[in-house]
Amino acid sequence: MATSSSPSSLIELRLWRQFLAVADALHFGRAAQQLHMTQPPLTQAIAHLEVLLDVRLFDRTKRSVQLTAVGAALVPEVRVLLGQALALPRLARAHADGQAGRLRLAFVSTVGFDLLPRWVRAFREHHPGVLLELIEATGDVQQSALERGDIDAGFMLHAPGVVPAGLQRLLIASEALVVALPEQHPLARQERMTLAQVLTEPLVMFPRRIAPSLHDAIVALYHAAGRSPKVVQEAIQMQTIVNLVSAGLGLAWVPDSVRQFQRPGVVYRAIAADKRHPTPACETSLVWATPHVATLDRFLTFAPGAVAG
Amino acid sequence: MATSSSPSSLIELRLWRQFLAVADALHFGRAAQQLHMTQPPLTQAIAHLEVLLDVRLFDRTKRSVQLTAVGAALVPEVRVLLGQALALPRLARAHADGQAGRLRLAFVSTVGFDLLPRWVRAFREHHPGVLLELIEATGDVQQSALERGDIDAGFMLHAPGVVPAGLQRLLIASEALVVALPEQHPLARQERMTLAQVLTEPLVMFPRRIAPSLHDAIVALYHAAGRSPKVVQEAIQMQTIVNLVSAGLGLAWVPDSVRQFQRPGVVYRAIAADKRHPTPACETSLVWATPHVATLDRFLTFAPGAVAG
DNA sequence: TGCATTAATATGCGCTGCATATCAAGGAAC
DNA sequence: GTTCCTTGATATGCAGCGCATATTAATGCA
Repeated sequence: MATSSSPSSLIELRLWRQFLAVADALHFGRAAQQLHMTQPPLTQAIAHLEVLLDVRLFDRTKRSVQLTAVGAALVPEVRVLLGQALALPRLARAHADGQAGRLRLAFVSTVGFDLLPRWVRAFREHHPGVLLELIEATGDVQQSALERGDIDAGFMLHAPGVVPAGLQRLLIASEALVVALPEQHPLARQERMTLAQVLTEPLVMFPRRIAPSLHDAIVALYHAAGRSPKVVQEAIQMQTIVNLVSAGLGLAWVPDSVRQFQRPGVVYRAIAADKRHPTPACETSLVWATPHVATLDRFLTFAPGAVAG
Repeated sequence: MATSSSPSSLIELRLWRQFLAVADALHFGRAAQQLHMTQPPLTQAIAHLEVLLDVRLFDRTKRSVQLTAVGAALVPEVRVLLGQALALPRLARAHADGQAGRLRLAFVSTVGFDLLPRWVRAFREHHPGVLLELIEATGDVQQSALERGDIDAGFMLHAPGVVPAGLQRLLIASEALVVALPEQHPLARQERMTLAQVLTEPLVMFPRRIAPSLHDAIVALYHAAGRSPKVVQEAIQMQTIVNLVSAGLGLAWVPDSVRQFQRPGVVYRAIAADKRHPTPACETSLVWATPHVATLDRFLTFAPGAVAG
């Protein structure tokens, strides 16, 4: 009679919940009360469950109810099942709210030293349910990763006001570009210098793909003066670039914040702005594709004094 | 609008199963087909689920279906939930059939050496889902444990044909009682001896509570001959009794199978039956209260050549 | 021997989950 | 650009089922 349960065989949670209520109360009337229903349909429901399982779950005399051995064995299993079922809607909400889930963030080495660690620490503390993956990557890699959906957002350097097409961003920092000079360099003796003095010097620079818009902006500086940058060495990381300057290979344009990087043999000099040439500058932004994951929204609320872009 | 879900908040498995089907097929029509239903109610069911959760689970254009980030995050959790729900009926059946559950067996030391280990090994091999608890206990302890429901069955010694009141049993072995003698004892020189020769000798014996009916049967032997047993020492375990015999304290009545226990300084002698006195004997039975757990039925099918009692 | 308690049975109703029928929008082929 | 097919959404009606109300039967207690 119970051999036809092969197609369904999946017993609804309602029945299991009713089973647990009776198992807890060992009294159909009180169990029904706790379930906000009346006793007769509960009696029928348990009987139905017993038919589905082809197992007696309760020994009932007309006066009392006792769990059978099988029923007692099922109680803890059913409790687990119901617990998980109750957790699912909460889990869904947590994901929707960005309180749970994954956030894959890429970053260029420049932000990795100060800004990112503090931000990440605060975020982790408030959102322990979010799995935060941090990947160091250059600007070009970040951009294609964003397009493929391999990362959720990336910290990158770019020229002022330049937003990669189709992407949203939050402006994190806007700073001047300064010149890093070997200590021994003649220009290093001056506190202030003009753009024209710098443009003829040999240059240590990052490859264009690392931060295309910033690279283009710097090259444009030279072209506007009828010159071309004399790149004697390329390097990807800012730290490496500064080291190469220290070795005397040439000077380099670096974001103002790189000054924190005191390295023996290197001095930093700001370039005086004049009427034709404003001070060269760069921006750091957190960039993401649209639509974006909910965890990113939570992360954005932790932005330390960021300028909305 | 979805704030009123606090009382229910329990989402039925049917909805989760439909969710999984759509998540797997990414196609409402085919998912419905797999669920043996039509597409329109499935569309409504998913929409209903999204309202209950207050979360979008699928991005549906008019032509295609994609999981949202939240939906994708839920898929593995839902799979676990449904897996457990499907396992529950099987688990119930396994318990009902005695393929899963617990079996608490007590045993007297006599059966612990040969019969029980082989039986248990075979049972464990065929029923890995059953948790087998073995407890060594004397007959009196077993009987009260059976009455309290602390054990499911017990191996015990008793006089032939004596079934403890209200208990069922399976006769495992029926054997003669033989006399264990110190090697130096005058009687040890005879191969055969009569009951009368034995009854006056000092006796090493187990306390009555260990196996009341067997104790009583032995005492009755003496009383029938107008004598009383001269118990010089009591001991609980057969092994100890034999050791005490070896030490020369007296002789002892032991089951025939104890002969396996070859110990230096001890010889075993059968008692010749005569018309008035049949050969004294004892039985080993597996005894249980009724009703009993299903795992015991499985265990009984492994009885090696047992005589049904 | 009542009386209270409690599980089981009988019966009817309303909700909901499903099927059938249909629509609308987006791609693909020509 | 037009046509046709695919596919998800909407409309509507029905049937089964889960629940409530009413009642019964059996058990323990005073």
